[in-house]
Amino acid sequence: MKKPDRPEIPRKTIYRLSIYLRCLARLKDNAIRTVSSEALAKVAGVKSTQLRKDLTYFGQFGTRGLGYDVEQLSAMITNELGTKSLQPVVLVGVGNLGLALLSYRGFEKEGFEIVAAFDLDPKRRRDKKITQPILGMDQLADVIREKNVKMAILTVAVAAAQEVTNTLVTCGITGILNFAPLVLHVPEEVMVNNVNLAIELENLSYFIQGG
Amino acid sequence: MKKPDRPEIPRKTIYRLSIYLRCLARLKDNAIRTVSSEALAKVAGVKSTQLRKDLTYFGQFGTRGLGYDVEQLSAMITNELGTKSLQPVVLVGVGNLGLALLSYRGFEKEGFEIVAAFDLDPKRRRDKKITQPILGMDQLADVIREKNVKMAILTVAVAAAQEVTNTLVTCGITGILNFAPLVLHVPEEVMVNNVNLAIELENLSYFIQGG
DNA sequence: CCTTGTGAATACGTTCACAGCT
DNA sequence: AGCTGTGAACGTATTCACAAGG
Repeated sequence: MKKPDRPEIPRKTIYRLSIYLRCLARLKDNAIRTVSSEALAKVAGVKSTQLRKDLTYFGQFGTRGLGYDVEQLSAMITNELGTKSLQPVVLVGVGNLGLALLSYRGFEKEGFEIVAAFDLDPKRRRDKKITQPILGMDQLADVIREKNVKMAILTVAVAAAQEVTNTLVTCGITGILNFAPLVLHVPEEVMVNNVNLAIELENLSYFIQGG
Repeated sequence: MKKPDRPEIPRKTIYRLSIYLRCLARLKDNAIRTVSSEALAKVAGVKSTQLRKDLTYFGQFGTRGLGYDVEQLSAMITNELGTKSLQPVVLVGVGNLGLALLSYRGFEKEGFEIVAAFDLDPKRRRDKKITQPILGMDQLADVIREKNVKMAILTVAVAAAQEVTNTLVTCGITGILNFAPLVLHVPEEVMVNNVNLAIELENLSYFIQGG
């Protein structure tokens, strides 16, 4: 099920598109209607040629001698990223980090809704009020099917991560945002994005002390 | 202040070293003493040639026909990453995410200690018990100097992020783990690692629905 | 025979240089 | 004149193919 007509867009380009989108949103807030690749690239932290190259994967959107229409470019990227409609997500593993993400307001704003959280012990005492229901793992399959969920946030302990992942895949999840510090093994059609906080720190630490 | 003698190790290699280290730790737990590049690469989710190439940047550690000594390789990587000694870190911005990270036990295990947290309103009511002190921004400079802190975790709101960053840089911080969804502008000698949760989800979303 | 270590080949991503609009 | 759009050049990272060692 590959997209044949388009010349295979690099992962990194897609990633940067998300960044551009956020920069454009801030320009809009400041009532700026037009922006040059030079200016936008500056705030996005990339070179202007890179920005332009990134955009050419999707067509031509600028006016030579003038720049880009903020509103229009913003709409194009939103459309390409497919974040127009609210997308349902489940979260599995309601520990410290899971709880924090459940109360994190940053997701909805970007078009994602955590429709439910799951935990081995859903009744466990948690000292924080959240709006989403915390359900037992036995209800996972039903919710995923009913709400047509495709993505999951995984915040369980390392020991449980691979097993839970297998369950998620069986239930039809095809995208996993994994916070557990291990490499998940999944079928080819499933995509995993890892966020490993300890590694990020370790990485910083290496480079700042004269690697 | 560049390292001259070594042939410039790729960023991605350093990143993978952290992954190998975690895989080796699990092998050690299972009392496995020797591992082939093939086997280790498998659990680390990379190709065996890549693993071997990564290691050659640091020397020769394997025995042909046999593989690598788990303990020895583990020690080598730990040594290279410089995570032998406990490193002090400060956290700025004690909101939902900040609180969660303060109670996250994963850092210490990897050699990092959050020595203090800072917030504009340190006395604000927080429904969670944590062990680290929450201090006002006015004490930031003192703590950083006293404890010789070089790294900071930034979990403040977007609106405050750049200003807080400037302060951190002034205080001598040279490594920032940034959770605020914007591109921070810092002097060249300061390194920023970004963790943007909304972007990770957006990215997944793009690729799973037949990008 | 098995597995490492590595130069060479390849693939990929970025930057340059400049042609082409407005 | 100013800024976009893009093929070509460059640099970097990955993979191959195989020589070398236990």
